[in-house]
Amino acid sequence: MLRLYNTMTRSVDQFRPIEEGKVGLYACGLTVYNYAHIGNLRTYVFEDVLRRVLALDGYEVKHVMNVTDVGHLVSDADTGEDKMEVGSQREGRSAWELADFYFEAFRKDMARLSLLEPDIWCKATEHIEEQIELVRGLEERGFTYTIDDGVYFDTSRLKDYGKLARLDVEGLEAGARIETVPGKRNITDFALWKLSPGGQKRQMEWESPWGVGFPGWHIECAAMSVKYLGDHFDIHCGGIDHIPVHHTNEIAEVEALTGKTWVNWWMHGAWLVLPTGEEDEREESESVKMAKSGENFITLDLLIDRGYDPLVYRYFCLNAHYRSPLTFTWRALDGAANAYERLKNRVVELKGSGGAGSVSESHYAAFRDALEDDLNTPRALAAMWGVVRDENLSGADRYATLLAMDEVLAFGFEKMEAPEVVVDEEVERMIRERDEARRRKDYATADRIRAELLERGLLLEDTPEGTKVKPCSSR
RNA sequence: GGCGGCAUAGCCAAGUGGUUAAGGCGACGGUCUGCAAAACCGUUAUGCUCCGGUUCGAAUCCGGAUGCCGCCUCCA
Repeated sequence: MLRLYNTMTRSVDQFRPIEEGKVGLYACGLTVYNYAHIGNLRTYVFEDVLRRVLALDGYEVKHVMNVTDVGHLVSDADTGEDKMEVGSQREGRSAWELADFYFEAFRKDMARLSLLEPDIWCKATEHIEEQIELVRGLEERGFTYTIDDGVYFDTSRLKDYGKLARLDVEGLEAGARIETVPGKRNITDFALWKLSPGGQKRQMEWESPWGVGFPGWHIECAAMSVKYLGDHFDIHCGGIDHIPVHHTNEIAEVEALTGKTWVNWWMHGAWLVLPTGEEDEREESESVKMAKSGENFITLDLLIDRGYDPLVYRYFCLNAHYRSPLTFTWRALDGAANAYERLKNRVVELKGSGGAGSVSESHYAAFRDALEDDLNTPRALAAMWGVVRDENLSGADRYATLLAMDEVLAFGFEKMEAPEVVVDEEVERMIRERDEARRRKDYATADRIRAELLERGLLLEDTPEGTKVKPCSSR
């Protein structure tokens, strides 16, 4: 029985799909004006686990993810510049090129983290018509008003505005420090269609019934999710930051239009946080979130440059529950790297034990129970280690069980091989020499050769089957 | 100012009323080895920020204190 936390109800509830056996899943994608940082990626790892667990439970999942390639303003007070235009100026290429470049970079990161691609990618710029239609619908129903800089949604017309975030609208007003757009009727009102500033030609702008301009941020997710998943679907997820503004406004748009509940399940991933101050010298529990605008912008490429397998980062994420903030430190990542390395060694060893194995029911049940309990991946990993350690099971059975678990873990157990090392003639000769030295108990020579090879990045292991060569980790 | 969240071993992190507080990393001891490496075994929180309370029983519920974080600008 699958139980998932629902932000709307603030409780873990038994998951029930709208249509038997099927799940419509919408995940908020990236604004493609820069690389994804590992904090962004944590959320996509969570969504990947969600999707895989749904599949494990037999659901046919239709996974839709948007690509925000326009309309995302630097400030959400509906002032400021479009991030795409800013990025374009920064990098001296067109907004369209920028979007393509970072979208492809994102897909590459996803692949390296074993994230399944959505069934449907949808770009905001390719759905302008749908967005205009949605705004027209809202206009017809009297939920909009037009001011100098665009068409706005009148949030006061919606009785339950802010229900997802449980917003205290009055409280917002009291403490607001938002730069207000002149003419906005309520502090929570937001732009549906922004008009291009007078006389200024934007790279990305379109005709509309209200004039040349571009769509507001929230309208794209509303329009595209409705297009591909219908006006009532199962799960919508994203980062926790989307609760108060983005998802709140999407709900307002769609539910104002249809007059009924739009999404049954809202799920949100917690932050990856960074300790403040110098690592190892910081005060306890001080931390700060990773932000695209900050200096603490760590990409997957940086991890790879530092010698980490990208799947180490996947392991690192899985070791914490998706609703808990996760502290990123290089030290903690090293812990994950060591664990992952050891896991790989064991898997390769077990794979080589031969024979056809069968899945251990008890271990697998523990694993699955953990995942079905609101995607408790830390417990699932514990169950995985339980298999690795269980000497009562044959190697083949353990391997078979791990393979079954890999449907969700996606570490690629099946493809794991003992690391191949190119051994040239010289190295081969040195190894032979060392073996001879060992035979005549000339350990000084043997150790000298071993040290020399280590200098070249080759690690020797003496096993009952002879000397093996492995590449030694760069770290 | 308003709203919300968190505080578990050297580190990361599960557990949210009831036998001995998961798992991983690290460390230490051991088996194996000429020595290592890999692998395996063992040890590593009589206690869950602190102080009260409820209860037969609390890390888990309630109140308070302290510290930290997030949102209310952009953000996964």
